[in-house]
Amino acid sequence: MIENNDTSAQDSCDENPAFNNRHNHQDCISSALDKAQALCRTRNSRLTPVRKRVLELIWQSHKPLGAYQILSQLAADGFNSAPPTVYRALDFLLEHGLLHRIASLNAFIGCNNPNHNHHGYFLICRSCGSAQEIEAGNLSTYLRKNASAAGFVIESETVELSGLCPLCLEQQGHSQSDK
Amino acid sequence: MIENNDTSAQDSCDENPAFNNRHNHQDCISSALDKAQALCRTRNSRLTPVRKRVLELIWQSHKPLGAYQILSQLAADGFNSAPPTVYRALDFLLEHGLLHRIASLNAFIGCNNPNHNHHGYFLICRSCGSAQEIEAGNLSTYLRKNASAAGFVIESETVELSGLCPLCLEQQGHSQSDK
DNA sequence: TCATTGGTGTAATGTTATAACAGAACCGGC
DNA sequence: GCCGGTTCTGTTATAACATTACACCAATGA
Repeated sequence: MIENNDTSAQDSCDENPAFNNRHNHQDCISSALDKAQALCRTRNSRLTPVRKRVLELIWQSHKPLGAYQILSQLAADGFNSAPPTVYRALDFLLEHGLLHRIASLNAFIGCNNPNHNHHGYFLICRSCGSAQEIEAGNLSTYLRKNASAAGFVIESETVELSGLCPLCLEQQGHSQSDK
Repeated sequence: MIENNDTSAQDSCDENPAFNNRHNHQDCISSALDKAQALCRTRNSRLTPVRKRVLELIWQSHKPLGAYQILSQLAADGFNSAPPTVYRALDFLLEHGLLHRIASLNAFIGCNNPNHNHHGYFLICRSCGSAQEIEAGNLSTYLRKNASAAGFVIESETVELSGLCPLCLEQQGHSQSDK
């Protein structure tokens, strides 16, 4: 059985910023960029202008962004903007754990915890498009145990949960009572 | 193709057929088609030739199949083979629970339990490409509980676990000891 | 019988992602 | 400084996945 005795820590961005329209999003952005800078320094990797800009663009919101959306933003910024430019930057950021790819959306979202080598489990709102990475401490253990019963060894996990976020649920409630 | 004719030690479609190269795969195919026929009859839906053929093609193996792979097979069979033909058939089969889409592969796999309204959780072997749907009784409850802590209501779940299946693990062991 | 519905045919296009190769920028050793 | 390897970027083309829009046909049923 799975239990949840999870007490996730809180940093400048609160626990579920994507579903909190009162959080200071500038903090999310600057925190993400700071972490990226620091991480690249320690790894002797280069956070070049394109890469940095892609990371910024992705952190503009908590909605996963498609590669071609990023591309058109880059173009507007005067960057080169052929597909490989973006995909290379995305690959780099993915490799360093600064991003996650959301397979069910073909889109990318920032990760605010690139050091901690964790699994990306996501709540994705089908209404507003926001996505929130969640901690689910025992989930991986449970999945691995379950898989091993079939003799299977898990290497990577795609867990993407779609539905309605608290903000959209509230709005829905209002619009219903308005009727 | 994963099948053999030794009927001594096998049930028609055992628990994890995708990872068992001794199961009688003909049984998987005919069982899936029978269930589809029956289900369409009770729902007054039409399992037209294209739809039936697509379902057959998908059940040729336990490896998820891309839409364009299906397309080229249909073409070889003399069917019309423009993308909409396949995607319409796939949509129909998905709606009736006869298939699942694997988002992380952009591919489709048969579901051998279309009546039982269950979640599709998958083990996907990165080496041989086979995928096996698994039951994980508590998982959905756990995920929903976990999500509700963030005020989120889950509507659909994408759980795709990639790794190595028992058959490929065994092979890997051999090839290592061969060195 | 004729109107409605559901299914298919066809052409075009939209969206996401990669291949292949050339050239520029960076960096460590001399 | 400058050479040579490596990493990063520019560019063109194309692969892979999916949808739109509209025309037509076939089964159903008042």
